[in-house]
Parts: sequence; C-alpha cells; structure tokens
Amino acid sequence: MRYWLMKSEPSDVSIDDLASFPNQSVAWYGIRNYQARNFMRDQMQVDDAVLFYHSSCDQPGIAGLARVSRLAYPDETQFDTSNKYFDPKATHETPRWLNVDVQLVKKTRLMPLKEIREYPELEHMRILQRGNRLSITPVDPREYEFILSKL
DNA sequence: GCCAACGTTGGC
DNA sequence: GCCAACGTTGGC
Repeated sequence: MRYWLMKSEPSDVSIDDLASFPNQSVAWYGIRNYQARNFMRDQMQVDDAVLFYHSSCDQPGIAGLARVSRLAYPDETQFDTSNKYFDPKATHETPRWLNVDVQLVKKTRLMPLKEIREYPELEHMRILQRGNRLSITPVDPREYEFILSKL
C-alpha cells in the first residue's frame, strides 16, 4: 500500500466533479510525463491512497482523499486525434501512455499550499521542492498520516 | 502575464 | 551522445 499526491486542474476535473461522476471515479488521463507514467505502471496498486490536489488555480492545495480503483491501462486520449492529449506516435498495439482510475473517498476542507509549507513535518514533500513539476508524486506514510490528522 | 525549472526534441 | 532550442508546468 502506497501513498500518492495527484495534481488536477479544477477547471478540468475538480473534487466536486469527481464526486458527481459515475462511481465517483475518473480515468486519470493526460499524463504525458514518463516518470509519472512509470509510477502508475510500476507502483500503483488498487487501494493505494491518493491526496487529490488542485493545481493551477486560485486556491492550490489538497482538496480531498481518493483511492486507486483500477490498475494502469492505456489512456484512450492518446488515440483520439481530436483530443489535446493525442499522441501521433502511440498505437493500440504499442500504447505509450497509461492511466489508472481514481475514486473519491471523501472531500475534505481545502488545505492550501501555503498551509502545507508551514508544517515542518511536511517540508520534504516533493511538491514543495524547488522546480518540482511532477503531477504524480509519492507521499511518505508519515506525511500522509500527518496531513490526515490536520484535515 | 511573468518566469524559473525542467523535460523533450532533433540536428550534429 | 551532446546540447541548444523550445515547450510546459504551476505558483505568484
């Protein structure tokens, strides 16, 4: 069992969007970074815990708890020429990009990025490091438990 | 809108 | 395999 932080732009999929979807679940499409893809492919298991993070928005921060509900499988958007995530080098025979499914566990209060920065217990989190851009990052179990205790 | 950081691309 | 150019991310 591992712990993850996954960034989503709320203008694309917010925590409330997730809550409104069938099964309160979504395919985590659009990951086009190999390191993030490899986390999904090689490490994510069903029931891994996810911190659902809102990025590129007015109030960046942790917005809820989720879980991995399906193992990695090919991301359909890579095959769709009309999709912004279309990848001409991907084929059904040799897909490049994968996604897991993520299911809502519970919406929480928003823990703003600013607050996350204030806790010495969380100072090593990947999202706080200079220049971090990865949209999927592993979270230490102690960090996860600490965050839970503050939500 | 700015800009630092960093990943990817492609010519050599 | 190097590396400059370019594109993207994401907080501010």
